[in-house]
Amino acid sequence: MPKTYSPEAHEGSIRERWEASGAFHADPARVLRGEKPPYAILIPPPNVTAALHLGHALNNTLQDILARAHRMKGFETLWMPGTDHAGIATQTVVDKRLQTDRKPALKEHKEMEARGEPGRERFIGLVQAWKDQYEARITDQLKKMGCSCDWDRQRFTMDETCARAVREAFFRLFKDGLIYRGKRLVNWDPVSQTALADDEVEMKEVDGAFYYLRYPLFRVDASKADGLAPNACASMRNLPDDSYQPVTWSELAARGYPGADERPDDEPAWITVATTRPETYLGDTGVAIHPRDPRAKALDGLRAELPLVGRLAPIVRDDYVVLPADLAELAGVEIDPASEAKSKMATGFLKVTPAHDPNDWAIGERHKLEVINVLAPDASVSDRHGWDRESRGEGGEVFLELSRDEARKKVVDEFKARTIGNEPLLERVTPNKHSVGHSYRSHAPIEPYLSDQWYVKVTDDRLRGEAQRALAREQRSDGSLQEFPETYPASSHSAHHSEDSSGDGSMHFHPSRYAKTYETWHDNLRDWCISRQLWWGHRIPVWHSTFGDGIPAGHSEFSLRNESTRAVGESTCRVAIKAVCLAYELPEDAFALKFDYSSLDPVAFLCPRPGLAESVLGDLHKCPAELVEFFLDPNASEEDISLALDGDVQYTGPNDSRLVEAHNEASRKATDAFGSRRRLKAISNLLAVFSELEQDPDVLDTWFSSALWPLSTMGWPGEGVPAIAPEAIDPEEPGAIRSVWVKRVGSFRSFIGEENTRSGELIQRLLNFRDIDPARALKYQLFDASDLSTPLSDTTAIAEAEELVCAVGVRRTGEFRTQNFGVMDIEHWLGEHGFSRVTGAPEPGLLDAFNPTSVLCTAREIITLWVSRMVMFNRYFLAEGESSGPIPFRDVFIHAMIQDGEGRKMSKSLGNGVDPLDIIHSHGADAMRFTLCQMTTQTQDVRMPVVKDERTGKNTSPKFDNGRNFCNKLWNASRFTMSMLGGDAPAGGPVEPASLSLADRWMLGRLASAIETVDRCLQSYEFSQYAQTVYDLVWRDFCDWYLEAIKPTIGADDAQRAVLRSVFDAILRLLHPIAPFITEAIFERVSTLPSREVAGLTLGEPEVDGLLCRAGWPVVDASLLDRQAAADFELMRGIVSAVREVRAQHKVAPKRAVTLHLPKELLDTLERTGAAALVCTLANVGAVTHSEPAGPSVECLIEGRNARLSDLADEVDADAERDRLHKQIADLRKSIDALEGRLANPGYANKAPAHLVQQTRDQLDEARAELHAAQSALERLA
RNA sequence: GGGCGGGUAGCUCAGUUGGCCAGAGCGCUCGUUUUACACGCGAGGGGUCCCGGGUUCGAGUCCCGGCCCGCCCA
Repeated sequence: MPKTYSPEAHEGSIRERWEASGAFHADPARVLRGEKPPYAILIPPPNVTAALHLGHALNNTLQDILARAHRMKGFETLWMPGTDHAGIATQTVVDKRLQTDRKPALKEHKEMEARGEPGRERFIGLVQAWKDQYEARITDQLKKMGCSCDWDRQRFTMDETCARAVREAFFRLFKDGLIYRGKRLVNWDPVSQTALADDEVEMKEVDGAFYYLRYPLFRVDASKADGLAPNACASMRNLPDDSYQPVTWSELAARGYPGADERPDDEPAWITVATTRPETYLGDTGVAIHPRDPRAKALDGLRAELPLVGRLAPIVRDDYVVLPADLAELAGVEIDPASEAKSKMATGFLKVTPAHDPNDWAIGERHKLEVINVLAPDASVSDRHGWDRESRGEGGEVFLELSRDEARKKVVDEFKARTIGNEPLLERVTPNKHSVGHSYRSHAPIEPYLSDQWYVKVTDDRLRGEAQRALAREQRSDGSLQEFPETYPASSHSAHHSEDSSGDGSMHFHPSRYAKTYETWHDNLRDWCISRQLWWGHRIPVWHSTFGDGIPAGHSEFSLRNESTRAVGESTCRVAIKAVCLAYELPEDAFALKFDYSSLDPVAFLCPRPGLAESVLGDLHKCPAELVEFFLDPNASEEDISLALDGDVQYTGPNDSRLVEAHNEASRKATDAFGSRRRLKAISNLLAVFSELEQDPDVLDTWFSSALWPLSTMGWPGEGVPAIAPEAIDPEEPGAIRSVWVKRVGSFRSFIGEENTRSGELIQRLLNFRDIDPARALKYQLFDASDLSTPLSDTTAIAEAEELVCAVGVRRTGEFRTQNFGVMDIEHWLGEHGFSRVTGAPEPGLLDAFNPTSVLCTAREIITLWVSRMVMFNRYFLAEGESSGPIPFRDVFIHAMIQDGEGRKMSKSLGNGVDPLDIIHSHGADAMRFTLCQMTTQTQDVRMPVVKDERTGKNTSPKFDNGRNFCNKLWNASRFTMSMLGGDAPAGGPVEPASLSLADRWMLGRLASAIETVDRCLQSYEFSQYAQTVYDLVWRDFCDWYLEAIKPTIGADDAQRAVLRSVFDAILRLLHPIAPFITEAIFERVSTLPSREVAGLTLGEPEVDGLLCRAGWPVVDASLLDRQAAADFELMRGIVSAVREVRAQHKVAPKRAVTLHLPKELLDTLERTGAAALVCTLANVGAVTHSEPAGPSVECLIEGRNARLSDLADEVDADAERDRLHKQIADLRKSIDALEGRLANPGYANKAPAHLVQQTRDQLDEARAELHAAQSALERLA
């Protein structure tokens, strides 16, 4: 064995042994049969946006420590790995990369899509390629770190299994009324052009200003302004000229407006609004005033003119308006402290822009104000998104196409340039700092933007309530306990899940302070906007159509603008859906329906039940539009429908020979295409109603699929999938087939043709796999085409086939490995290209065995984004009847965030990031893991000084030297141990500790104590304490003292060799979770050494291939904690330290053996316990005696007694000795003073515990004795 | 504005219900190539535990009030 441990020499081969052995593969059956308790961790799936950073390394190291420790402790351990598609982040990264490379980017693909080319599909393909690359890289990184994930079960949030969970979840929430569509103000990112959830918005302080704008006042004569509703916002050019008049100050004064009489009588009056966003005035539809504002009454019925755009906005009264400080006092209105600052800036008049401000939106709702959106999706001023010619007037034209900033400037300029009376419309501008929401992704200011979005009603008690109740009672606040009392406490909830930790009050945060973050977040929760205007993600599984377009020509009398016909339209939809369900033998609720009447054309939304109805929609999509000319009578009963479906297809439409002809033609074509007249009828009925059935173009928020992670990775939902068991397909190799996928294609040639290049590539790659030299032991292959049981043998025949069902089986057969093309890739490709997975749900037992999981390890920023949503979804979807569902994890461990030495976040832009792979290369994976674990204390941040390695130019940190040094120490300890333990197998039964030497008994005691501490630390997630404990055990106890102590005796003492062997073995086991590679490598050698048991120390045999990672966790009997041995050893150590100190101060040559003179009784004790020999070994003492020194000697204080050292040198250095004694005397006097002072305090003697007082007295006695000895030594020296 | 975390040796951090004369690693000083290890061994120096009050026989630790730094939320 080389003198220095070199990680790269071992890590690769150890990893291969692990992978080949399947040691990390969990078997749910063992849990369900009750053979082993479960332990499960779900990886927080890293984004495929980029490679892993040091924070990931920390996160996954901690998970791996827990997983490995529990695996060794006999738990059936599942660590589920996977990655997250990270919608907006990945799409943005890929888009930017394409732009940098000057390739067609998102914008160009959007243009393609607009031209009718497959831009969306191609762009997704590019993102897909990125994902493939980074998923492989991330997986590789995790493996290099040593992560003991169950790699066979690796998931991706967009793979078919997860996608099915997403569709199922969406369907259920949709059906249960917990998903709705709303026209709302969303957080709009004008750069990414998508809506964002509340928590994706970052608030930033910006330098802005309050702009004071003057709006002229007008009086409108309602009798002349035909039909103008009181709160409508009239455009002046649509009103008769004589219907409105400017209001003068004198008129206002007459109405009792305070201060109006100080203004010039005949001049037009105005009011002033204050705003930070003047450009939004274009969309104002009202002006609000506080009901108790003294000016309010005088303004009754008046209107404010919006200059340039020429609209007359109603003045409404609303409590929300903050009164200026002076008026508030006058009106006796209390201003709450939160509004105080505002009150100083306020004028009392609030411009109301419902389309561009959330508060204004609320005011608009209360007063039924119009909503006028003035911006395009890119946040430029536009008259094509609500702000039409009428709303903008002639004057508004000048603002068109300006950005928000430009528009602001322009508005200010225009107001400045215009006057009312002699005053400019712009009253003043006051600089003001205020916080503005910015996109966490593009960093552009968020625009509150009116649009149609999908929401999850998380404020519903079935979601938020369950999340609140999940929290452990002792971690909840009184308020929350009152508002959301536990309904099914954990203890009484054990029907379905064997653990009692599945009900209310069973989820614990570690450290517990984070429970508060979790709880308060729910207090302020708003409904969750889940639609994103992106392409990369789970497309929303909703198809929609306006009714109007769906009603065929003959029935145009159904005017959908008429309320009464809506019911007809709706019932037509329902009947048609029923017909489809009957035709396809689907359950009645295979589709969930919703209607939206908020727009001019009512819209029907159709959400198919996944797995069943989805395929029907696929069929419907393939049905050529010209086939559809028919519809079912909306009044038809269910009986009529079945009758019609059972009989021949009969034409029931208007009596028109052209239509009859078309029907017959369509009927024939459809029968050819689908082979069923029944089906055609249903299809045509459905399509007649939803003539332009379109899938929602948006995708779901990434967190929607993340929220399902505990369910989707475990195969939920398990039922309802057409099952073709892998066994049924290939009985020769049961279990080898991972999945089977089918797709109906026109012909193979067209399938692999140019139009489907990517699919074609896929098939080609699969074929290539099949044809690779069998000696390389293929891992995956295409195995079938038209017949599921026959291997694909003749590609030509397949290629020439006109039409076929293409079936692909993905199987595992052996050792073939590739970084870039894993089984996940194949499966993902298949899913993306229209293949359906036809295997059963993966391992139905998984969910039962491992959900609730044991712990979720993550960073605190994730508590709100992810943890809460997982809890809500797990509990909602696994609910049974009245009983709420289980929590997804019992513990949530929130670990620290790594910062650089200056306390800054590690980031690419700062260039202070550290790449885990660099550390693994330079220091080894174990060193990195050890250091990270060591740093993980209970605080929220840890700092890691970053330095640039001059040689490699890469960032690193001196912190990692700790870990490297530690590994090297262990390595050398093993070299020594190995060199001592060769030879024959020792004879005899278990070694009895009582019969052992002092050093052995002490070492076993230290081991026992360390095991106890480590167990406790792992239980309570005290990772740094775990690292510290094993560090001290290995370095301080085992290397510094034990190994040094046994050197003279180990060669001849069989029992001692047994102890060394067992202790070292136990140390490797204790250390394995934190440093898996080096311990596995050493274990491989150590386990071949002859061994003999030590009574009281249990070391279970490895379960798999002799691997340490599946060996038993060390268990010790309490009897090994030998207090007497500890005390005896401690005495010995004290003597050794004292001698070493004297030696160092007298500069005794290291090789020179000194003589130690001790009082007789002390010497007797040392000889009785065996400590005397140890003192000689460890302090290089040649002899210990009770005789007086013959030659020159020096004082050496031990336990307050005189001891002397002689033979230090040929001559004692009197000066050195005098210095030493002076210093010693000074130290002793200081401590005597302190101890005497403490005892002199009457309160101390009376009130402190007796044993402490006694301890203090003993210390004082000892110190006095030592002082006396030192003084006499000094005298003798003189 | 609210919540949370932190302020202990030159640096990075421990310090678990208040009870060793406050610890570790790195760095520093001195000694040391002794047969597992110089990525080592031995010895040493280094602290107003942010500041000010309070409770207590006793406070780095508990309470109150400040001052800095950081994070999250509004």
